[in-house]
Amino acid sequence: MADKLKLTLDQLLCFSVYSTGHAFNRIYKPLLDKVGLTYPQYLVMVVLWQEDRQTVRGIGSKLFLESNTLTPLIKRLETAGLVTRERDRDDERQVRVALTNQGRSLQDQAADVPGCVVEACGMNLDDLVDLNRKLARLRNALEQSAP
Amino acid sequence: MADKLKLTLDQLLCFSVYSTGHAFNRIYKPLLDKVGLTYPQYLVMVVLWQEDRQTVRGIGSKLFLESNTLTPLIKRLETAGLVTRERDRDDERQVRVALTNQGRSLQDQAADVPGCVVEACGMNLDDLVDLNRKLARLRNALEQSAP
DNA sequence: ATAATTTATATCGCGCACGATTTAATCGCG
DNA sequence: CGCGATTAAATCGTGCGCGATATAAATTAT
Repeated sequence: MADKLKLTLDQLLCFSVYSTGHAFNRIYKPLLDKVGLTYPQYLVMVVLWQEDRQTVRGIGSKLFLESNTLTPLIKRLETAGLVTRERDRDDERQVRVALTNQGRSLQDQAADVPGCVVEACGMNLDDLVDLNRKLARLRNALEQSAP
Repeated sequence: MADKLKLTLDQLLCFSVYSTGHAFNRIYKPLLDKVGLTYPQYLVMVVLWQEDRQTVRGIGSKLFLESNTLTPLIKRLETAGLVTRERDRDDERQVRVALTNQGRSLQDQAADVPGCVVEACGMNLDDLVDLNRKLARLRNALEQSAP
């Protein structure tokens, strides 16, 4: 009977995750504005900097996103001259995304971004790494649980 | 020189937060579909269940959102018959959002949602509470850091 | 009291997320 | 080999987030 009265925002882990995500976005915004990227676009670039010439599906599997989100986003990166998109010769269903020279050189221009963000977190590195690992575990459990 | 090679997605705390947020959304979706709410709409309802007749600004300060996001969202809740919106008599700038009977009764229909989500997390309650507290602290630090 | 400033909401445009559907290429099975 | 099933992208519609701007009410300063 008193159960329903106990539901507050602060108790919801999902809300902490949700609101922290927005807070990160607000930190990233001015940093990424300088290189002309949105946060999701930055993530795609990070994935490509890590390994060039990936398929849309491959990029999506790392970001937990699908082509309905990625196709328009990557087209914007293409328009910005950061990547190229071309059908895979061996499997014409797939589109391979490759960095341009401009896309590669952007990595240097954005090199200080992660450090700025870490600083804004105001935590020591060990706690940060620990939190990161716990969240990744939680995400995997939730993805597992979703059908 | 080897620094740039070390930037991987897994190391980015922001990405763990970002992807965990999406994962939560995927868990919530089928649960909230049953009561006809989106996740942000659910959060507004939680805030109103906690305290009825709040202003848009008041709701926003709890959710870290502003009127540009909330006004259309709350209008949808109004269209759904869950809340009413009316100008405050004492300060006509403010809009006060109040639950309808239908909006109040929705709390019972959604009463099992938090429990289902906690279960999907696959963590014991202590760890969950601890993670929640750490994230809230991080969010507050980030909000502090953003000008 | 009137003007300048601040505050609360609303509006608009853009870029995600994502469910649903479409199209085209590949695979698998008889 | 051929044909149904699967797979990869793309497209479309809806609802956030949010920067920028607008409008109107209240507050402050002069």
